[in-house]
Amino acid sequence: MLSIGTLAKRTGTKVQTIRYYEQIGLMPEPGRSAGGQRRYGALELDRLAFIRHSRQLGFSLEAIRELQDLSDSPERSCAQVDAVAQKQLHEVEARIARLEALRVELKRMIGECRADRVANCRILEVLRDHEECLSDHDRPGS
Amino acid sequence: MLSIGTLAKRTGTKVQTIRYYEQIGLMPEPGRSAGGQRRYGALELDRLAFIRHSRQLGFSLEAIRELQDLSDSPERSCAQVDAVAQKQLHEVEARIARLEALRVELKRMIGECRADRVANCRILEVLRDHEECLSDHDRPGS
DNA sequence: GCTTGAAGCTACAGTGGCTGTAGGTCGTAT
DNA sequence: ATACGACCTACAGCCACTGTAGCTTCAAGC
Repeated sequence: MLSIGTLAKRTGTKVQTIRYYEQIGLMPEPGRSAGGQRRYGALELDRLAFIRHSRQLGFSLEAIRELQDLSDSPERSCAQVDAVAQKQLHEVEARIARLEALRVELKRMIGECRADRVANCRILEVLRDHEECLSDHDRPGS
Repeated sequence: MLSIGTLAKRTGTKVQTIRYYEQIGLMPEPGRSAGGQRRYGALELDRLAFIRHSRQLGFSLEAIRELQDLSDSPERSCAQVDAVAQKQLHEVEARIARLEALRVELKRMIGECRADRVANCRILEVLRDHEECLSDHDRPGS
């Protein structure tokens, strides 16, 4: 029987994060000690490892919930699992493409600035005027 | 004199977002009409355009605040502007590298699965067991 | 058995960058 | 004069945690 702290160490998760997963129903409610502290077994360890690993691969908690559900019905076709993973792959690829465009634009902007005063800094000029941009980057983030 | 809605349309920003920027002190408090509605001029339009464009390039609101402050003292050296932009570039490059690793791992995982039942789906197996991974991806997100 | 200090508990607030909603007021065209 | 869209404030919600305050429990050492 593992305490929450031991489980945390074994999986590289913070204690609060485990409690959070329980709160949102991603981890099951574990047994408790006489004094009311959580006690975990191997099943929970595996489950948490699955969650953490999926998170490391960028899956959302919603996607992980879906993967867990699928994992619980072993006779089903794994086409749906494939679909979830494919979707994740596409999202990752889209983010890479967007960041790549940003990288190019940032590099160009930085490379162009030969000024020494803020007054005629190319970087600030580019930021002020979108027209100076080649790409039409749309949304921030990712 | 522009209404907030017009300003929003001109800059491709949502009305709430403009009010949010004002709330956190990124946009100045504008003048008001007799009835208390916000009225904007060209200065504010430029300022908002600067913010939006910087956001499109992935700068955080904190970084944008810094760039604005720097922009307000035109006699200073632009080395600091350069540093902010460089930092952003490095962050973008780091995110790309990480996502690239994820992409490879996801692709491998998906490519390996030849099963038709969930029971022996390679994707789920990989998610269950980190040892199956080549890379040691660490943190999620980005 | 007793003490002590680490680790656990609940409940709640905060992060970033918005977005959405409720319930009311203002501006302007007809 | 009226209708209706746009505006107002205030607040809750999103994701995936993370941190804090103020307690209680556990386990090791004496």
